[in-house]
Amino acid sequence: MSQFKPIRPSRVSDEVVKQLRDGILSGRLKAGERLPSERDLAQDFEVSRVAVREALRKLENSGFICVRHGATGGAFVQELTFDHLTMSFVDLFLAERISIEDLYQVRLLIEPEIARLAAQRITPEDAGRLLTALEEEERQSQSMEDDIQRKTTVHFILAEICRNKFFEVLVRALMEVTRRVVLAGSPDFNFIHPAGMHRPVVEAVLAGDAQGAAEAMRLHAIEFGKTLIQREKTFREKQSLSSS
Amino acid sequence: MSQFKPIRPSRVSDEVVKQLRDGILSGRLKAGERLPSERDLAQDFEVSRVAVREALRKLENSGFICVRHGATGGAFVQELTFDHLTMSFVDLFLAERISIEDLYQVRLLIEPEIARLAAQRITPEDAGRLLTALEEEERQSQSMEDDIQRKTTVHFILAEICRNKFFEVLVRALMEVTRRVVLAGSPDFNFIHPAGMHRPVVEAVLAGDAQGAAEAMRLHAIEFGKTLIQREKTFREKQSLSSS
DNA sequence: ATTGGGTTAATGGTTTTACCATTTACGGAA
DNA sequence: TTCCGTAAATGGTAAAACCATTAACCCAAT
Repeated sequence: MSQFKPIRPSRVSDEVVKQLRDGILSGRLKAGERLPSERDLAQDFEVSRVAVREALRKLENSGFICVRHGATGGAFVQELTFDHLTMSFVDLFLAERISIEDLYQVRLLIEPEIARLAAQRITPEDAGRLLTALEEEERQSQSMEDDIQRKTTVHFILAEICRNKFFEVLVRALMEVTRRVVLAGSPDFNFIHPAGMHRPVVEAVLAGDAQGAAEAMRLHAIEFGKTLIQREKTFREKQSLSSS
Repeated sequence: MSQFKPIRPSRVSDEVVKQLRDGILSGRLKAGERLPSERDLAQDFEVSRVAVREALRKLENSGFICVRHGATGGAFVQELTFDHLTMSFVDLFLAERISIEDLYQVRLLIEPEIARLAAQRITPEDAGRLLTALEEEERQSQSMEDDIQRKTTVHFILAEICRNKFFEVLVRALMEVTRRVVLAGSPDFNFIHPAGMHRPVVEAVLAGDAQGAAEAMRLHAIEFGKTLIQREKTFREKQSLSSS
């Protein structure tokens, strides 16, 4: 083993990224704050505007900032959301590094647990939101996009009731992949995921019946999961077709 | 509701990103292939080199390409790894959007399940790797970095044995956050995670005892988890200190 | 034959300058 | 008051020039 470490020449823009990122993560730059203009940043860092812009693109891509055009524009620090993690996950799915079967297995593990926790931790306020969402999803929908949106809401709310952000982000990722697969292949979403499918789960949660909620969710996950696995093949075919 | 949708002026670089990304995800651009040089890409897309470079920074940031300098350099398509998802996750933790407690709860759910599955699916070849890793981690380590590295390996291998990429990526994320917290606060990792801690788990897995493996892992996760939760406070303090 | 140095060519990295496009604010005219 | 034009700030794009890194090649000295 050599005593020396290889030297990797670094890019100026990466140093800019590093400093800005540190500032944001440390809280020195708070969400909502505006960074100096590109020209000013270039002066402060003593680099060219191009270097600053490349750095901003990276930070934008990671969800740390959003950039607006115009007189009151600039780069604004964002509260980090779960969206970018979700998108990374979708990328892995699209790149076929993760299959629906993988996803199904994980879902079968965590969703019943979420239902169980939700039943234990639900507050009256949560109960109201949950019921509203359930009623919403049982109404007639105008479009499939809309239908899917409503039927995923119950899952989101249950995850939120757990007060565990990790569960939330997992459910988001699961739902986003599911949404895409369904959207690509099903003429009638209400057929493969009929209205009312969540009712047993929600009722058990509202009743505070942890065991019952978990079991109801398990059954739901199994039922819907089987359908989804079948859809993956269709999805992959469409995927490769549309891109050739 | 208006019949029109708002128009968001788009950036040239984003269109470049889109086209290249589609090419990669569809498989038209395969891993290992080299994209045309920046100057050629600029000509092909009929945009400036700056726009191309901003696009490359984004793709680089998402893990789709890596860019090398020099005569045989250029942008090379990468096989999408779990690393970027892991980093997104670490960002969420550093931004305090996810706590160690959240993480602990999820870990307590999935790691026993991983042990269970591993016990059911293990092959002779897996058994060899697992044993080697166990022996490795029980040897004396030179540095803490090294020690942590070895003790996480068993977790990785168990996840791989499950043949479920989703579990793999979850374990990676969990371990990376754990690694950082431990690295920031513990003078002697072997004290809080003694060698041999994994032995009961590994032995149960090797014996094909699914139930026993799950239970052993549960105990391990509880024991180590408690320690880790205590360390979070120290970590957060150090974090805000080092950045002021 | 090996070593080391020099040259060349390809490519990414960086800077500078100029100009375009978008957005907001302001002020004057109808 | 409303409308419209103008100005100013800021991000977006482009072009040209040059620097830095890497690999490949040739060649002379050892």
